[in-house]
Amino acid sequence: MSPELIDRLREAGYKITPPRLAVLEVIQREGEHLNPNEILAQAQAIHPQTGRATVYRTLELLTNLGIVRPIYVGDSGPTYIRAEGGHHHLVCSQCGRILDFEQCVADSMERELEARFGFRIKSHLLEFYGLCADCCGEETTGAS
Amino acid sequence: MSPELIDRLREAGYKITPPRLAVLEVIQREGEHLNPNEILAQAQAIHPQTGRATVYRTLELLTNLGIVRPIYVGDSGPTYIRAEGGHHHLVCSQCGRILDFEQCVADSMERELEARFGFRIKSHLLEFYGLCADCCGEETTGAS
DNA sequence: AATCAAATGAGACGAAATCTCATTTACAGC
DNA sequence: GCTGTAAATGAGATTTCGTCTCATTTGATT
Repeated sequence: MSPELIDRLREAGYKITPPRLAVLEVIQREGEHLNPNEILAQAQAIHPQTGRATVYRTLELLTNLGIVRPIYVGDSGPTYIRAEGGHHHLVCSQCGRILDFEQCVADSMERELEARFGFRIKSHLLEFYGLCADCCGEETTGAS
Repeated sequence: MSPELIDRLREAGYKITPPRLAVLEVIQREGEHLNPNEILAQAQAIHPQTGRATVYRTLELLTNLGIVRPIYVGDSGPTYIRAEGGHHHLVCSQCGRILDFEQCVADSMERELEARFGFRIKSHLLEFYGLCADCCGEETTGAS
């Protein structure tokens, strides 16, 4: 468990508790796209008496600190990803398929927006919506 | 109420019913960023006996037809926007403020991704996350 | 007008997130 | 190492949101 993140909590005035360590451990180990229930389950594997409310509270806390960020893709509720860096998805609005890709043109925009709006930008999300190759054919199939 | 959208429904084989007209009216009039509850309330102002289930069903239907699209920004559940075109947000992860901006570099990427993945892209969402000018100062203010 | 499948709405239902509050605990100060 | 205290926790109640069911209604075609 990286002491770096623990320090960020401590320096922000938060106490270092077993449930918080468990959630941090899960986030750091599993990384991406876990939903609150999965995080709860895995945190309980580390610290069994961890409660649901605490997981939600911790995720909110980590979000405010800019360590994680909720993301909604498709219709599958929120999942949590590390707050830094970019995430790029190609989403089929018919079958729900999601492709990730790396290439991104957003970086050049970041500096521009930072200058224009005074933001300090930490991450971005770029999603394209449309029909995937498979769904292109049956486009306007109509009512069932 | 634009007959154009009504025709799209009819041509897809759907019946033209009062609740559907009410939802379409609300979407078209209010435009952006309404959540299902708000849509329900406003649809009931037009057609009082409109039920919640029907609103959800209609939104799903309109989503499949590519007329609207759900969007999740911040932690405030889904809202619906018109499906066409791009949406660009600058989100402060501390205070939740959302700025919209128009300028976008995504268009050039669209063709590239269409070629690479065989998608037919209809819209995109570009969100930058960070701290707004006001929140930059108090960045790591810490626990309450 | 008659027909029939699609569409509807009321309420049951389920899941997910929030709230409450008594108890526990991390940590600063001694 | 102990103690005091406010922060943090967890269990469960509660709310909120969305889905499902099914009997009834209704739009569109003939």
